[in-house]
Amino acid sequence: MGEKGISKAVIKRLPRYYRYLGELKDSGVERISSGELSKRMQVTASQIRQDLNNFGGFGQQGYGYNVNFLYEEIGKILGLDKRHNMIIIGAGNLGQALANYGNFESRGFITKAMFDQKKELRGTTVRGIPVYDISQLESYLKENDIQIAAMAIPKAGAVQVAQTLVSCGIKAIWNFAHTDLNLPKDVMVENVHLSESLMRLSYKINSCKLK
Amino acid sequence: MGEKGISKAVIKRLPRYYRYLGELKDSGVERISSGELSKRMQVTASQIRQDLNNFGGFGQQGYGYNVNFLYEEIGKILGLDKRHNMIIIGAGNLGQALANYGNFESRGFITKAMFDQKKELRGTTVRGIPVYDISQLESYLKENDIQIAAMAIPKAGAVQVAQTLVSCGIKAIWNFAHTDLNLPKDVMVENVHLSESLMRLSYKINSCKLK
DNA sequence: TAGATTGTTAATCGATTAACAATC
DNA sequence: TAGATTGTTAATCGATTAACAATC
Repeated sequence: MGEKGISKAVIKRLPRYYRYLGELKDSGVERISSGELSKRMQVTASQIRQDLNNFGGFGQQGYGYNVNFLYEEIGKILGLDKRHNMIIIGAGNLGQALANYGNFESRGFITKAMFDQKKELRGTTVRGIPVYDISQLESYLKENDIQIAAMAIPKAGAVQVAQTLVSCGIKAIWNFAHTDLNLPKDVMVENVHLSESLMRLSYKINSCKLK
Repeated sequence: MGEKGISKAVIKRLPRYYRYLGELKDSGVERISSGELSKRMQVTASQIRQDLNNFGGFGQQGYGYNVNFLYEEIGKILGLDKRHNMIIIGAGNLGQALANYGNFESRGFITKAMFDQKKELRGTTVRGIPVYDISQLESYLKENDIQIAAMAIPKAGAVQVAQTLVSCGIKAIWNFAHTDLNLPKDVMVENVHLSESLMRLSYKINSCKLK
């Protein structure tokens, strides 16, 4: 498996391919051509073939792609064949929303614990997941094998928490705090900046009216 | 204000500029050069100047950019000088998280109502925002001036709710459901697909290990 | 005036699309 | 074999970076 130098644009599209293939699979479709998939996904067939060929020849001339096989392969590329243990920092609404989202688990992302600074949340559970005090974060990480930390906390404490996570060996952070985390480059960060997303929608509304 | 044909890449970066300028403003910085900003934001100075010049000459040779002025101007480009009334479909954890997020209000996004299909939520409020039954959606939209609908519901009902929204004249949808909404192109959609974001993080973890 | 820094053009780089030979 | 559709190269398009004249 020697994929290297795959462009960000391609990676960004992979989960969407995965979603469409999953739906095709569920509706019993066995094979699909890049042309047919391109119609459904509203991208060019050329792009689909180019994207997939970054990782190997998954198709067959004259036939197309086997839906099940391609679904599994993209899953492997995305690392969904592996189990990932996750913790969530922040047990507010957003943290709870993430904890309650069962779909993650079916893709191998298992939420093992949550952390919050509010003393009154200590000892509670969300969908069976225990909520600990934030002061226990370091000792918890030392005793448990966690790969991913989701940060669903306000920006004020985010940079410091991120540093703690990194010092405890966490290599992947899913960041919902409205700030950039400048971390060592061996630490993977995926940002979800909701306010920026809302602003982009606002821009679209605004620029559309001008036409 | 004749901005047209602005590339998506530029628009995607605008909210980040806005965030950095807001922080500079709050910390009392009055002027900044593209070079200095480039260091802080980890992008090239060239890109900053190119991006800003899509909208007009906001800077001054030999001086740089006035932080306050630039902040205001980008705010106008993003439509943050206007008020946007918003509703949230789905009063689960995610819907509540959005409703509780006060920052949106300070940027002009006012959540006026929430809707859910669970009868027991009817009549409750979230941060003072009333939760109505989903059956009241159409009549509510006829009687109130709403610009944005956030959809924080599972994918099952999403396409149908989106159609209702559009038929009631909604032109901007902030979509958290894990599905694509194929709507008329005068309807603006901003997607937040959390599971795809998590998969990208997983990809990064996975591909990093291979090196 | 001298120094700094923009606005803008030109050069480079990367990503998308088109085309078609290979092949199932 | 004929038809279909991939894998892959070449052409196009767009976005980023570099360079520098304009100018504050």
